Amino acid sequence: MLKISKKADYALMALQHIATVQFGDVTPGRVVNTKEIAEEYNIPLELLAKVLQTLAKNALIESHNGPKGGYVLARRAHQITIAQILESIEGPLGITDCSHEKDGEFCMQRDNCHIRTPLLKVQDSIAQLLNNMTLQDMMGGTPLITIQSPAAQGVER
Amino acid sequence: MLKISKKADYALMALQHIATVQFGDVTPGRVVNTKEIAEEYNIPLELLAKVLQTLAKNALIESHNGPKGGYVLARRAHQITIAQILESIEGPLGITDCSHEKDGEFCMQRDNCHIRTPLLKVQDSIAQLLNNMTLQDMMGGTPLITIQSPAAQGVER
DNA sequence: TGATCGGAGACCATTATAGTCTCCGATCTT
DNA sequence: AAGATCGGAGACTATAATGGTCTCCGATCA
Repeated sequence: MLKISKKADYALMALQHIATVQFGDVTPGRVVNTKEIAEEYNIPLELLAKVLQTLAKNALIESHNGPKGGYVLARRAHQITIAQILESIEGPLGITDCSHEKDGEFCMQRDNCHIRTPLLKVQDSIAQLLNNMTLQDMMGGTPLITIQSPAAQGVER
Repeated sequence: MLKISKKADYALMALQHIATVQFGDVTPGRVVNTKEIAEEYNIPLELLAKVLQTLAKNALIESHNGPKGGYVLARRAHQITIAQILESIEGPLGITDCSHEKDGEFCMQRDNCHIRTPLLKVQDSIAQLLNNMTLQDMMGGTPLITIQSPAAQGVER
């Protein structure tokens, strides 16, 4: 349960790779192309291409066309959160269908639903978790993760 | 992203309902049948039936056959965690495909994967979150039954 | 000018989800 | 004992999401 998609997985791998190349000691500032990443991690080339295109559209990376082209991080690694990456690929975080109901939409259980509020607390905690972890944390060091459970905060009714 | 299924949603609603009926002030100890829950929350009857059967198989609730039959919590509400409920319906928590790889299974990216460890950290944090929240924390605030117990008003711990 | 890059969209197979239908066995009431 | 009411179980289906492929285009650089 609560699995992230392969595409999101690939996005994380690719960004980790780009970040490491770009801010590592070996070839700092180097542009990374899709093929390099696909081969390095055994990711289907064309699928990865779409993932990277999406990330570029969401301004997490910058693309450079032509030979010697490829991708570069749009920001520094510590300014790119895991939440941003995942949301770029999979859309906004939403534990339940009713998490981001717009006006007009409507849930059959809404009037009488007693689990919405506690579930939104859970969702907020996960969001906090993913927002507090950045690409930088995935480059080498152990990520610092601190969360507070909704139960500990008290569930309002 | 990270959405739980409708079935898991229904499971939470149903258990919240059963818990509230069973430990509330109005009809404590009452057995609740599938139809009652389905009608109360507009859940397709037969789908809910399957969900409750699964919960019974996982020993979260006890079933009683025959007329006046139905379901009762197998344990007290504070001993049933959200994690247990969700895992009963959706299987074990697993952010990535490689979260519970058995020997013999194998991931194309494994040898060279730098995101596995940090992602497992995220997963552990979510697990901790879901394990620390119980059905008890989701009780209270129903239009049918008002809980007056101190435990329902503020969450201890 | 042509090889190399990303951009974009159609396309497809497989799987998961959500929901339905039918029949069975247990049990309670009468 | 009979019949109504409950859960148990499995087959079945429609729809959507996922994972992946294919093709063509435009930009760019040597």
